[in-house]
This record gives sequence, structure tokens and C-alpha cells, in this order.
Amino acid sequence: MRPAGAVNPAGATHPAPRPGLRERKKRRTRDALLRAALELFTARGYERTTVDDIAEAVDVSQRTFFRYFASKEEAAFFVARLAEARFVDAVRARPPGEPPLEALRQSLAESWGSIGEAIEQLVPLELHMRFYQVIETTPALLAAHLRRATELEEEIARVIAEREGLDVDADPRPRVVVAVFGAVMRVTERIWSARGEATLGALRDLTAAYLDQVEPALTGDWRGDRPPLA
Amino acid sequence: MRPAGAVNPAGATHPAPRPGLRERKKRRTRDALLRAALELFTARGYERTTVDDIAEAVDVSQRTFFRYFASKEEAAFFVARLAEARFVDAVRARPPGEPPLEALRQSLAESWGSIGEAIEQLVPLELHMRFYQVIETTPALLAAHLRRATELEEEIARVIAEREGLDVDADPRPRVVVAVFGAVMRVTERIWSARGEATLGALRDLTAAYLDQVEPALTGDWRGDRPPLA
DNA sequence: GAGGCTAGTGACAGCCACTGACAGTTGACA
DNA sequence: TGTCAACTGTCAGTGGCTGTCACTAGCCTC
Repeated sequence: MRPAGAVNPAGATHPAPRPGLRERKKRRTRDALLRAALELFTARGYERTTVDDIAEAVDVSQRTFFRYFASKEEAAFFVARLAEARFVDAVRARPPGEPPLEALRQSLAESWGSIGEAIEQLVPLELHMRFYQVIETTPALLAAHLRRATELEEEIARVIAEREGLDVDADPRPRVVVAVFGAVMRVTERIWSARGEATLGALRDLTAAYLDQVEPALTGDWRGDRPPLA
Repeated sequence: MRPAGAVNPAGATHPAPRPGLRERKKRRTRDALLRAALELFTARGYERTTVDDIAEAVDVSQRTFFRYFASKEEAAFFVARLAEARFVDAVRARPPGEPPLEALRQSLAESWGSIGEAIEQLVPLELHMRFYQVIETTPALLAAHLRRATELEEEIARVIAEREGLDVDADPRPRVVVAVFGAVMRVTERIWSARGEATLGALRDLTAAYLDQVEPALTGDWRGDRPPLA
């Protein structure tokens, strides 16, 4: 079986059948590993914490760690996966008439508005936010993050294409909007993490400001003296 | 010393002082390793070829491989680095009046026009092109490729900002254009490599077509029935 | 052109991420 | 309560990568 699978199957209608002891224990172990991993990663760096360190902190064997997480990297991005899934759901739920770029913007605002508490149930939100700085400054993690981001983009491009009744492989526009949107997000992520203020609010504001700059940036004429931002 | 360093220091004015025996031998070893690596990677896959395999193919020790390349990954991207450096140079050399996006487009066309022969001196061009499909289909390599791409983007953003007399950290536009440009390139790279035709020409045409779609993709209205492309 | 210097190399030992195999333990359920 | 299956620990092994050390072979000086 796959302990690291989806937290909850999508179509659960009943109030939650109270998992058995075994299930709860597993969950506790996984959460403990997750939390220990993130704490060690942010405290002493990703490369400098070994999987053995994490396992030891939770008092399980290294082998057990790898039964919960396919890799050290997977543990690092476990929480981020939650947020991404929310975002995709939000895009799917957007009203059909809305222009694509606007739908993406709104989905982002929406999912960021509600993701905090979901994360908090797993690990302290502040820890998760600080961990982004570790991602951004660790080559191996940054690489993994970018790869995951492109996978996410492909998924979203398909959603957008479906909304608009287009074929992703025949019409370039879905992939292009999503790619542009993603590119701006990554630029803001980097700048945001480079500054000290690792809060969701700061990231949200910065992203909004940068998205507003896409059109001005693409026009040939930059002489219009647009006001630079803080 | 660093055998994998720049092929030729920029400011070489003399006709080339004929390197000693030692230097030539080193160069030959490095090129042999490079070629063997790329051949093995494309033949049986990146993950399935060990560094020992590569070293054995050239009849040196594994330790020696790591004296030429800091990592297996570095060997994989050695040739790509050449192409990137050319591109950056091309951007720097663009006439100052040109709009940023246009400068990037032209630089791309220019560098792709001349990079072929430079690569051919190191490894067969066709091998290099086929290797892109390996990159695209190997998670570890794709991740590394994306990270390298963002580093390149940062460098180019600074060049663009300087051209326009702006401060990269105060004005978002340089980073945004470059990010958008890079995003489109990556989308086309992926589509191009997914199709069979691994030629520079095919990539160039596809990129041009996709760049033309940026503006249409960003406008809210997609009803204009733009012609999808082949 | 003999001898010393040192860059380049091979051999070896060791770290860390990760995997397969096997056996012991413990919830779940009849 | 006993059986089964899930979960876990232990152990051995692979591959990427690094440090160390001794040795060989270009290079340079006298």
C-alpha cells in the first residue's frame, strides 16, 4: 500500500468513518516524520540533514521513512502538494465565461485564502513558509520545485483548454497563458523569498503587482515611466 | 585546476599559443568522456548508465571522471552551456534601441544560426539534439535543466535591465519579459522534443510560432478564431 | 640530459540516498 | 483467541560522490 497517498479520496460523502488504530498510528508517524524533516531542513539545511537524522528524530528506522516517502525530496514537497491540489481545484471551479488569465488570478487568491488552516493541521504554517527560503537557496530543491511546477502547468493548461473548448495540442494559447502565469509566479516567489518577510500576504501582494506588469513589460515601449514597486 | 572551465579565455589576442602535450591530452580525455557520456545516455538512458560505465568506455578510473566533471549532471549539460553562453553574448550585442522582446527573439535566431559548428567540434550535432529528448524524459535531468534555465534568465534580465537603464530590483519589467520569453521557450522545447523531429530548424520554427501567440493568449477574448498551428 | 617539481591519475575507503529480501511484531477481524 | 495481513526493523547491496595517498609522467631548471 501507499502511506503517502492522497489524504482523502475526493468523493467522500460520509462524515468520516473514524479510521482504525492502525490508520491513526500510521498518520501520526507520517506527520511526525514530516514535521521533523521540515524542522531539520530549515534549521540546518536540506543537504546537511540526512534521512537517518530524520528517522532518528522520530525514532523509527531509515527503512520506515522510505515506506512513507519515496524520497527525501518527496517529504520536502509533501505540504506543497496540498496547496497545488487546492489551486487546481479552484481553477476547475471558476465560472466558464471568465477570461483565462483572470480565472488563474482568482483561483490563486482563493486557494491562498483558505490553504493556511489546511497546512496548519499538518505542520506549523510559519515553518512551511520559512521552508520556501530553503527551497529557493538549495539547488537540488529548487530544481525539483521547478520540475513540479511545470508538471502542474501542464495539468492546468489542460483544464484551461477544456474550459475554452480547445485542443491543447492544436492551439498554443492554453499552454502559453499558463506558462506566462507560472513564470510570473516563480519570479515573485524568488524575490519574495529573498526578502525576509516570509508571509502569505506579502507573497500575494507581490504576485498581484507583478501580474499587473506583464502587459507593460511585453509592449516594446518602456518609456512610459511606469512606477516601479516597493 | 578546473579542466571543465571556459574553453578559451575571452580576451585571447594571440593566434593560440599551442598548448603543451599535457594540455592536449587532458582535452582529449575530457572530450572522450563527454562523447562517451552522451552516447551512453542517449543509447540506454541517463539513469541506466553509471559513471563507471562512462569511465570504462574511455578506459579511465571513475575518480578521473569526477576530476573533469563535478557531477554526472555537469557532463550532461556541458554542451548546452556553450549554447547558452552564445545566447547571452548575442543579447549583449543587440542594438540598444531595439524593444526587449524583439532583442531576445533576434538573439535566439542569431545564436542558433551559428552554434551548430561550435558544437560539432565537441560532439556530433545530431547526438546533442537527440540528447534533448533524454533530458525532457528524465525527471532528474529535466529538473536540472529548468534550474539552469532560471539562472540563465536572471543573467539575461540583468543585461536587459542594463540596456534599458533600469534597476532589476526596482522595476519588475526586465524579469517579467525574460520570464515570459523563457516560459515560451520551455513550452516549445517540450513539444518539440515530444515530436520526433529533433532538428534545430523544427525547434526554431515552433518557437517563432509560439512567441507570436503570446499576445493573443493574454487577451481575455479567445473567440477570435485564431488559426491553430501544425 | 639529469634531476626535481607538480599536475594528473588510479586505487581504496567511506558517506549518503535508496532498494530488495527476510523475519519479527502488532492491529484487524473472524 | 487465533489467524492473517499490514507494518516495521535489520541487513546487505548499488550508485553518486569525496577525501586521501602513493605513483607516474610531462615540464622546467641547471
